[in-house]
Amino acid sequence: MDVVSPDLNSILPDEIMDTEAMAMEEDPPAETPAPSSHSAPEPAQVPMETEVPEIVSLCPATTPTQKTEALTTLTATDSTLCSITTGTQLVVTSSSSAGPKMATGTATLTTTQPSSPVVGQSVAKLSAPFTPTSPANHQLIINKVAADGKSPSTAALKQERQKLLVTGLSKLGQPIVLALPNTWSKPATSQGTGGDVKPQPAQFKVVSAGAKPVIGVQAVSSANQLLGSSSPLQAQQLKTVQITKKPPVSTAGPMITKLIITKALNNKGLTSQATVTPVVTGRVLTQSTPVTPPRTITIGETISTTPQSLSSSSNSSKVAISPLKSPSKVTVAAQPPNSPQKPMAVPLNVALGQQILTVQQTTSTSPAKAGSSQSTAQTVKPVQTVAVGGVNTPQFKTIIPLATPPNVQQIQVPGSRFHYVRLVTATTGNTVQTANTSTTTNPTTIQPAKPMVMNTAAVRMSVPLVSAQTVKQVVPKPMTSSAQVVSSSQTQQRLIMPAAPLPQIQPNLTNLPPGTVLAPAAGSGNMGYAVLPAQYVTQLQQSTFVTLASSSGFSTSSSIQTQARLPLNGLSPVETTSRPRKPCNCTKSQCLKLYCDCFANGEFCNNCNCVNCFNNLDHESDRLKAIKACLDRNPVAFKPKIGKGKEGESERRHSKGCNCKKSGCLKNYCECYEAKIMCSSICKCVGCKNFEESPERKTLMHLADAAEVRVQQQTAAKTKLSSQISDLLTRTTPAISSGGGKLPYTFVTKEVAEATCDCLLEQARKSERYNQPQVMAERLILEEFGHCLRRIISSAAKAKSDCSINC
DNA sequence: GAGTTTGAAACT
DNA sequence: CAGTTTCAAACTC
Repeated sequence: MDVVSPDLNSILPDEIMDTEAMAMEEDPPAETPAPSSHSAPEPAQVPMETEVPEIVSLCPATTPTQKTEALTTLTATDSTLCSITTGTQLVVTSSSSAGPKMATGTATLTTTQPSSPVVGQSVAKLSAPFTPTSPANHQLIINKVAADGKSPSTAALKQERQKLLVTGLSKLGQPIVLALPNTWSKPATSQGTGGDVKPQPAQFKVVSAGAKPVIGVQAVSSANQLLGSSSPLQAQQLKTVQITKKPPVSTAGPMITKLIITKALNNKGLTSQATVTPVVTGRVLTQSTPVTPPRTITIGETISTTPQSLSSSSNSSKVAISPLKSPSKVTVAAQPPNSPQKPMAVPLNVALGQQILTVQQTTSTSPAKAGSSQSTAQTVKPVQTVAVGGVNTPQFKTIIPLATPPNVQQIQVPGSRFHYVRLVTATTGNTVQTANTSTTTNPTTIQPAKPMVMNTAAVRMSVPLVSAQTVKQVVPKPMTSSAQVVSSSQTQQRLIMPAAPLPQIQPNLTNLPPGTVLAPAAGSGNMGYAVLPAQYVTQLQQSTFVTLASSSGFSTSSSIQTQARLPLNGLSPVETTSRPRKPCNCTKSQCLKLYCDCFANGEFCNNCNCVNCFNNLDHESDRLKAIKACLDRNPVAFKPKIGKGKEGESERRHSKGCNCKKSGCLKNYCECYEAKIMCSSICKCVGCKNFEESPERKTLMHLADAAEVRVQQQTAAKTKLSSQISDLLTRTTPAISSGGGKLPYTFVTKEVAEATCDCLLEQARKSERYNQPQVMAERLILEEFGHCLRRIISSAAKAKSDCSINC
């Protein structure tokens, strides 16, 4: 995961580099320098001022063809941008509140492979110099508009009519430099073609050298926010990703930097773009001082921004820091995607000022989650796409070319003309982000398959753009709203609630126990709804379907049907359902505290050994109160502690970190060890031995592996034996069933006996016919009987012999 | 299986 | 936020 081209790294502050290194640790493949597939020119071209220039790195390899004066550098590399379809304009506007002036610059992207509407790589160059002006608002807007659209402010389009318009300056007044990669591959197909875009994974990194720390990043979908991109085409709707840079409260100066990336799609069906709806906003975790450790940027809704996201791990106070623990390390929380696809979390590092903001992008979006109801098998494409848009504004399409191949992927749904944007933010702590979906439309039906993003322990934001055909609305309720459908992409939480506000106790809906479903509670009094653990719902679904009544008119059936088997704590649904949960033994907590694993996992106690258990439907009211109490103490109490990262368990992270003192984090007392993950910088453990290079840990791992191998071997042997026995029984069943005994006797069937008797009778008749004496007749009959027996025995022996060979 | 140890959760 | 208490699981014998 390369956020910034290696060259740029050299000019970055140490803090940034450190952070990046950290980030790379989490992403093994990223440890190598930025993918060099795209020849990346050198950093030398990036002007190094007294301060680190603001850099928006869209592609790893970039050569800012323009300008050295720029303090703000926009670097676009790689395939992500390539996803920009033909005839798109990119408008970048940077303004600073410090100055009233608005600088405008125009860059034209030229493509080497122009005409091919379908594919081909095109090289885009930034040919137009920026016109430095005084900063205004520090706002960067990258606007992509339809190819055929005419942008008043943009220069002539090239063959493919891709334009890059850059306006504005950095807060320091330096011009913005937008560097596009030499090889800017286009999407396989233009929008109109509807083909798949095959962008290479790209990373997006924004480095801001501004003196003011960045506080927030916002992704906003707003047509109004398009600056200078208004083209006649604009029947198109736009999706805008807005990154806002705000100064910390403590800092003087209202410096605000926004990065808005918008892309207008050619949607003929589009009637109006007037809709200005901030659909998704992103948060940026920032630090007040450049010296401080880098923070993680969380992209989410602005309204959902909480202090939590701003908090960083305080490692400095730790007595003992494990090797993995570095104060500057940015921990990327991982999420357990349960999609069939391999979860890929791609951290995007955005460095603003001297801070590095890490945005983790995951491709975990399952096709279904990607949102489109289109039946076509959605394939997650390795193209970084940042799409933010209202559900009701399917036409909006935003692509942020983020990307470094290994990390960033763009989600492309075949057959869908819309890009799906997934923004995942890695945070050092438990940053919890919720992305609220603000839609201007009235909710009618819930479309579970197109969840708005919901993040979990690993902050993740994914906002699939819903195609017009399939758009059903997502309830535009604020977090506090009583009625909303929240589906966490992987974390297991899906709530279905009535539109009518719940009286009295109303827990934080987004943080209820995993899989919790609100259903009409039989005995919950006026509460009206019972909080049902997903597992319980699953059980009920086996027999009696839980009635998830909703007066709101939501169509909940589909959601309900899918919610029951949501992953839990990083475990796949299969794991959660098949894994027999250990019965609890609570005695004093009434199983209504987080001490109780059942309760903590959002499950009802079942076959437990607990005493005075209230964790059941009979005490739903108490249970609901307890849930609320837990949520009051910790809003994310029921969220999975272990998030899954990109690949493998090693990528998983404990959202909170352990606090072990004596166990060395090598016993199950340690939550990290128990989860089979290594401790990270967010842990506060002392004498930690649960790190990568720990010999103790390796020893344990080897032992565990050996034990596991033995178990597997035993299991395999047992399986084989069982199979053989079963096969043998199958083979011998006919004989056994017919004869019911040892092989020779199994041949004495009724038919054989009758035949034998016939032979004996025939011999008797023959003797009678020849008037033989009775003695002789008896003798002959006995001899015939002997012959029959010999034949039977011979046949049996032969059959046994054959069986032995076959078996 | 009883007793001890441990660290998260809860509490102050 | 830090220190203490409570709690249940993990561990030991």
